[in-house]
Amino acid sequence: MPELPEVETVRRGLSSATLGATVSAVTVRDRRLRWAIARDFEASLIGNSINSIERRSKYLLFRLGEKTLLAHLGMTGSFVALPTQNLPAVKAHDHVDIVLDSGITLRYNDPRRFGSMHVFSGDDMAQPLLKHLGPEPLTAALTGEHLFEVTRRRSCAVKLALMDNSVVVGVGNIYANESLFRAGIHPSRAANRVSLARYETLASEIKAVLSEAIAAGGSTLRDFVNASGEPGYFQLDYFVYGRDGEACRRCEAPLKLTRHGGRATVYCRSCQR
DNA sequence: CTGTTCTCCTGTGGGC
DNA sequence: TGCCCACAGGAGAACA
Repeated sequence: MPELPEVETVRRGLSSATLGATVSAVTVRDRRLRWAIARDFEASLIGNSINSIERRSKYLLFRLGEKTLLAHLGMTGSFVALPTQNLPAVKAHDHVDIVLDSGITLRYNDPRRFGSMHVFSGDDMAQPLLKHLGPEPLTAALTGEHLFEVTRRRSCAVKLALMDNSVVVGVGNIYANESLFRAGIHPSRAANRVSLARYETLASEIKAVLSEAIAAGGSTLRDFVNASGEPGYFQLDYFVYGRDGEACRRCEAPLKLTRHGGRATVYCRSCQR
Protein backbone atom coordinates (compact mmCIF):
# COMPACT_ATOMS: atom_id res chain seq x y z
CA MET A 1 0.00 0.00 0.00
CA PRO A 2 1.99 2.95 -1.22
CA GLU A 3 1.95 5.84 1.23
CA LEU A 4 3.84 9.03 0.59
CA PRO A 5 7.25 7.58 1.57
CA GLU A 6 6.81 4.70 -0.86
CA VAL A 7 5.70 7.02 -3.65
CA GLU A 8 8.72 9.20 -3.00
CA THR A 9 10.96 6.12 -3.09
CA VAL A 10 9.38 5.09 -6.39
CA ARG A 11 9.90 8.60 -7.74
CA ARG A 12 13.60 8.54 -6.91
CA GLY A 13 14.05 5.06 -8.31
CA LEU A 14 12.28 5.86 -11.56
CA SER A 15 14.11 9.17 -11.94
CA SER A 16 17.56 7.61 -11.94
CA ALA A 17 16.36 4.91 -14.33
CA THR A 18 14.53 7.03 -16.89
CA LEU A 19 15.53 10.69 -16.99
CA GLY A 20 16.32 11.97 -20.46
CA ALA A 21 14.90 8.92 -22.21
CA THR A 22 12.27 9.19 -24.91
CA VAL A 23 9.07 7.16 -25.04
CA SER A 24 9.20 4.90 -28.10
CA ALA A 25 6.17 2.70 -27.52
CA VAL A 26 3.29 2.27 -25.10
CA THR A 27 1.23 -0.85 -24.52
CA VAL A 28 -1.99 -0.74 -22.51
CA ARG A 29 -3.39 -4.18 -21.75
CA ASP A 30 -6.21 -3.05 -19.50
CA ARG A 31 -7.58 0.48 -19.59
CA ARG A 32 -9.86 -0.02 -16.58
CA LEU A 33 -8.01 1.76 -13.81
CA ARG A 34 -9.86 3.99 -11.40
CA TRP A 35 -10.79 6.05 -14.43
CA ALA A 36 -10.48 4.44 -17.85
CA ILE A 37 -7.17 5.26 -19.53
CA ALA A 38 -7.97 7.68 -22.35
CA ARG A 39 -7.97 6.46 -25.95
CA ASP A 40 -5.22 8.86 -26.95
CA PHE A 41 -3.00 7.96 -23.98
CA GLU A 42 -0.44 5.99 -26.02
CA ALA A 43 -0.19 8.53 -28.83
CA SER A 44 0.14 11.43 -26.43
CA LEU A 45 3.24 9.92 -24.82
CA ILE A 46 5.16 8.54 -27.80
CA GLY A 47 8.04 10.72 -28.97
CA ASN A 48 8.25 12.75 -25.76
CA SER A 49 11.23 12.73 -23.41
CA ILE A 50 11.07 12.43 -19.65
CA ASN A 51 12.55 15.66 -18.35
CA SER A 52 11.83 15.07 -14.70
CA ILE A 53 9.62 13.12 -12.35
CA GLU A 54 7.97 15.09 -9.59
CA ARG A 55 5.64 14.15 -6.79
CA ARG A 56 2.63 16.03 -5.47
CA SER A 57 0.83 14.29 -2.63
CA LYS A 58 0.83 10.64 -3.68
CA TYR A 59 0.69 11.53 -7.36
CA LEU A 60 3.68 11.05 -9.64
CA LEU A 61 4.09 13.69 -12.34
CA PHE A 62 6.25 12.66 -15.29
CA ARG A 63 7.21 15.86 -17.11
CA LEU A 64 7.43 15.25 -20.84
CA GLY A 65 7.92 18.58 -22.58
CA GLU A 66 4.55 20.31 -22.68
CA LYS A 67 2.84 17.26 -21.35
CA THR A 68 2.59 15.68 -17.93
CA LEU A 69 1.74 12.09 -17.17
CA LEU A 70 -0.14 12.13 -13.89
CA ALA A 71 -0.13 8.75 -12.18
CA HIS A 72 -1.46 7.49 -8.87
CA LEU A 73 -0.55 4.05 -7.52
CA GLY A 74 -3.80 3.66 -5.58
CA MET A 75 -3.62 0.82 -3.11
CA THR A 76 -1.65 -1.77 -5.01
CA GLY A 77 -0.03 -0.08 -7.98
CA SER A 78 3.68 -0.43 -8.76
CA PHE A 79 6.01 0.87 -11.44
CA VAL A 80 9.07 -1.22 -12.18
CA ALA A 81 11.95 -0.32 -14.48
CA LEU A 82 12.91 -3.38 -16.53
CA PRO A 83 15.45 -4.09 -19.28
CA THR A 84 13.57 -4.05 -22.58
CA GLN A 85 15.89 -6.66 -24.10
CA ASN A 86 15.17 -9.14 -21.36
CA LEU A 87 11.61 -8.34 -20.44
CA PRO A 88 9.95 -10.78 -18.02
CA ALA A 89 6.79 -12.51 -19.23
CA VAL A 90 3.65 -10.47 -18.69
CA LYS A 91 2.03 -11.38 -15.40
CA ALA A 92 -1.49 -10.87 -14.14
CA HIS A 93 -2.33 -7.20 -13.64
CA ASP A 94 0.59 -5.88 -15.73
CA HIS A 95 -1.66 -3.21 -17.24
CA VAL A 96 0.73 -0.77 -18.90
CA ASP A 97 4.22 -0.85 -20.45
CA ILE A 98 6.01 2.37 -21.36
CA VAL A 99 8.99 1.53 -23.55
CA LEU A 100 11.87 4.00 -23.56
CA ASP A 101 14.58 4.39 -26.18
CA SER A 102 17.23 3.93 -23.47
CA GLY A 103 16.58 0.21 -23.20
CA ILE A 104 14.29 0.51 -20.20
CA THR A 105 10.63 -0.40 -20.03
CA LEU A 106 8.44 0.96 -17.26
CA ARG A 107 5.85 -1.61 -16.32
CA TYR A 108 2.77 -0.71 -14.30
CA ASN A 109 1.11 -3.48 -12.30
CA ASP A 110 -2.02 -2.92 -10.21
CA PRO A 111 -4.15 -5.86 -9.00
CA ARG A 112 -6.96 -3.76 -7.53
CA ARG A 113 -6.84 -1.09 -10.22
CA PHE A 114 -7.38 1.77 -7.76
CA GLY A 115 -4.57 3.62 -9.47
CA SER A 116 -4.94 6.10 -12.31
CA MET A 117 -3.13 7.60 -15.30
CA HIS A 118 -3.88 10.80 -17.18
CA VAL A 119 -1.91 12.91 -19.63
CA PHE A 120 -2.52 16.64 -19.54
CA SER A 121 -0.99 19.85 -20.85
CA GLY A 122 -0.76 23.19 -19.12
CA ASP A 123 -0.94 24.35 -15.56
CA ASP A 124 -1.04 21.76 -12.76
CA MET A 125 -3.47 23.94 -10.86
CA ALA A 126 -6.02 23.55 -13.63
CA GLN A 127 -6.19 19.86 -12.85
CA PRO A 128 -9.17 18.91 -10.70
CA LEU A 129 -7.14 16.18 -9.02
CA LEU A 130 -4.42 18.60 -7.95
CA LYS A 131 -5.98 21.96 -7.31
CA HIS A 132 -7.61 21.26 -3.96
CA LEU A 133 -4.62 19.61 -2.35
CA GLY A 134 -3.29 20.97 0.93
CA PRO A 135 0.38 21.54 1.74
CA GLU A 136 3.14 18.98 1.32
CA PRO A 137 4.04 17.60 4.75
CA LEU A 138 7.79 17.71 4.19
CA THR A 139 7.95 21.37 3.24
CA ALA A 140 7.77 24.56 5.25
CA ALA A 141 4.15 24.87 4.13
CA LEU A 142 3.07 22.40 6.80
CA THR A 143 3.10 24.08 10.18
CA GLY A 144 1.18 23.66 13.39
CA GLU A 145 -0.35 27.04 12.71
CA HIS A 146 -1.68 25.83 9.36
CA LEU A 147 -3.29 22.76 10.97
CA PHE A 148 -4.76 24.93 13.68
CA GLU A 149 -6.18 27.49 11.25
CA VAL A 150 -7.83 25.06 8.85
CA THR A 151 -9.51 23.07 11.61
CA ARG A 152 -11.21 25.91 13.46
CA ARG A 153 -14.65 24.94 12.18
CA ARG A 154 -14.12 21.22 12.05
CA SER A 155 -15.61 19.09 14.77
CA CYS A 156 -14.64 15.78 13.17
CA ALA A 157 -12.02 13.58 14.84
CA VAL A 158 -8.54 15.02 14.45
CA LYS A 159 -7.49 11.78 12.79
CA LEU A 160 -10.05 12.30 10.02
CA ALA A 161 -8.90 15.87 9.55
CA LEU A 162 -5.30 14.67 9.19
CA MET A 163 -6.32 12.24 6.48
CA ASP A 164 -8.22 14.91 4.56
CA ASN A 165 -6.12 15.91 1.55
CA SER A 166 -7.28 19.50 1.68
CA VAL A 167 -5.80 19.82 5.19
CA VAL A 168 -2.46 18.17 4.47
CA VAL A 169 -1.51 15.61 1.84
CA GLY A 170 0.34 12.35 2.19
CA VAL A 171 -0.84 11.33 5.65
CA GLY A 172 -2.60 8.01 5.15
CA ASN A 173 -3.95 5.69 7.78
CA ILE A 174 -0.59 4.35 8.95
CA TYR A 175 1.04 7.74 9.45
CA ALA A 176 -2.06 9.34 10.93
CA ASN A 177 -2.03 6.64 13.61
CA GLU A 178 1.70 6.93 14.17
CA SER A 179 1.97 10.70 14.25
CA LEU A 180 -0.96 11.08 16.66
CA PHE A 181 0.62 8.58 19.02
CA ARG A 182 3.96 10.32 18.85
CA ALA A 183 2.29 13.67 19.52
CA GLY A 184 0.27 12.24 22.42
CA ILE A 185 -3.04 13.29 20.86
CA HIS A 186 -6.13 11.11 21.13
CA PRO A 187 -7.29 10.28 17.59
CA SER A 188 -10.96 10.83 18.45
CA ARG A 189 -10.42 14.31 19.86
CA ALA A 190 -12.36 16.91 17.86
CA ALA A 191 -10.03 18.68 15.44
CA ASN A 192 -11.14 22.08 16.73
CA ARG A 193 -10.33 21.07 20.29
CA VAL A 194 -6.63 20.58 19.72
CA SER A 195 -4.48 23.48 20.84
CA LEU A 196 -2.04 25.36 18.63
CA ALA A 197 0.85 24.08 20.72
CA ARG A 198 -0.23 20.49 20.24
CA TYR A 199 -0.72 21.02 16.50
CA GLU A 200 2.86 22.27 16.40
CA THR A 201 4.00 19.03 18.00
CA LEU A 202 1.82 17.08 15.61
CA ALA A 203 3.21 18.86 12.55
CA SER A 204 6.76 18.06 13.59
CA GLU A 205 5.90 14.42 14.32
CA ILE A 206 4.29 14.08 10.89
CA LYS A 207 7.49 15.36 9.32
CA ALA A 208 9.61 13.08 11.49
CA VAL A 209 7.70 9.88 10.85
CA LEU A 210 7.50 10.49 7.09
CA SER A 211 11.19 11.37 6.90
CA GLU A 212 12.17 8.26 8.79
CA ALA A 213 10.06 6.15 6.48
CA ILE A 214 11.63 7.71 3.40
CA ALA A 215 15.10 7.12 4.84
CA ALA A 216 14.14 3.49 5.41
CA GLY A 217 12.49 3.20 1.99
CA GLY A 218 15.60 4.60 0.41
CA SER A 219 17.47 1.52 1.46
CA THR A 220 15.40 -0.51 -1.00
CA LEU A 221 15.99 1.97 -3.81
CA ARG A 222 18.69 -0.09 -5.50
CA ASP A 223 16.55 -3.21 -5.49
CA PHE A 224 13.77 -1.24 -7.06
CA VAL A 225 15.86 0.13 -9.92
CA ASN A 226 17.44 -3.22 -10.65
CA ALA A 227 13.86 -4.34 -10.66
CA SER A 228 13.71 -7.99 -11.33
CA GLY A 229 10.37 -7.68 -9.62
CA GLU A 230 9.69 -7.14 -5.98
CA PRO A 231 10.06 -3.68 -4.47
CA GLY A 232 10.25 -5.16 -0.94
CA TYR A 233 9.35 -2.11 1.07
CA PHE A 234 10.99 -1.69 4.42
CA GLN A 235 8.56 -2.02 7.30
CA LEU A 236 9.08 0.57 9.97
CA ASP A 237 8.80 -0.51 13.55
CA TYR A 238 5.41 1.01 14.27
CA PHE A 239 4.30 2.31 17.64
CA VAL A 240 0.60 1.60 17.19
CA TYR A 241 -0.39 0.71 13.60
CA GLY A 242 -1.45 -2.93 13.45
CA ARG A 243 -0.63 -3.48 17.13
CA ASP A 244 -4.06 -3.42 18.79
CA GLY A 245 -4.10 -5.50 21.96
CA GLU A 246 -0.31 -5.42 22.19
CA ALA A 247 1.58 -3.44 24.81
CA CYS A 248 2.19 0.27 24.29
CA ARG A 249 5.91 0.75 23.67
CA ARG A 250 5.91 3.68 26.08
CA CYS A 251 3.71 2.64 29.02
CA GLU A 252 2.99 -1.07 28.46
CA ALA A 253 -0.79 -0.59 28.58
CA PRO A 254 -2.66 -2.64 25.96
CA LEU A 255 -3.34 -0.61 22.81
CA LYS A 256 -6.95 0.00 21.86
CA LEU A 257 -8.65 -0.42 18.51
CA THR A 258 -11.40 1.85 17.23
CA ARG A 259 -12.58 3.10 13.84
CA HIS A 260 -12.79 6.42 12.09
CA GLY A 261 -14.59 6.47 8.76
CA GLY A 262 -14.25 2.73 8.53
CA ARG A 263 -10.46 2.84 8.98
CA ALA A 264 -8.76 1.06 11.82
CA THR A 265 -7.40 3.39 14.48
CA VAL A 266 -5.04 2.08 17.15
CA TYR A 267 -4.07 4.22 20.11
CA CYS A 268 -2.96 4.19 23.72
CA ARG A 269 -5.57 5.31 26.26
CA SER A 270 -3.01 6.62 28.69
CA CYS A 271 -0.42 8.17 26.36
CA GLN A 272 -2.94 9.91 24.08
CA ARG A 273 -5.37 12.52 25.35
C1' DC B 1 -18.87 24.76 4.06
C1' DT B 2 -19.03 20.12 6.89
C1' DG B 3 -19.95 15.62 7.50
C1' DT B 4 -21.33 10.89 6.02
C1' DT B 5 -21.65 7.09 3.11
C1' DC B 6 -20.77 4.76 -1.05
C1' DT B 7 -17.73 3.02 -4.47
C1' DC B 8 -14.03 1.12 -7.06
C1' DC B 9 -11.14 -4.00 -6.75
C1' DT B 10 -8.71 -8.43 -5.62
C1' DG B 11 -5.63 -10.95 -2.43
C1' DT B 12 -5.45 -12.65 2.12
C1' DG B 13 -6.63 -14.90 6.17
C1' DG B 14 -9.81 -16.55 9.71
C1' DG B 15 -13.55 -19.66 10.77
C1' DC B 16 -15.65 -23.89 10.10
C1' DT C 1 -8.55 -29.16 2.01
C1' DG C 2 -12.00 -26.12 0.40
C1' DC C 3 -15.50 -22.74 0.72
C1' DC C 4 -17.40 -18.33 2.40
C1' DC C 5 -16.85 -13.91 3.75
C1' DA C 6 -15.05 -9.98 6.18
C1' DC C 7 -11.46 -7.01 5.63
C1' DA C 8 -7.93 -3.99 3.87
C1' DG C 9 -7.59 0.80 2.09
C1' DG C 10 -6.89 6.17 -1.15
C1' DA C 11 -9.79 9.30 -2.21
C1' DG C 12 -13.24 11.01 -5.47
C1' DA C 13 -18.30 11.33 -5.92
C1' DA C 14 -22.74 11.95 -4.39
C1' DC C 15 -25.74 13.42 -1.11
C1' DA C 16 -27.61 15.33 3.35
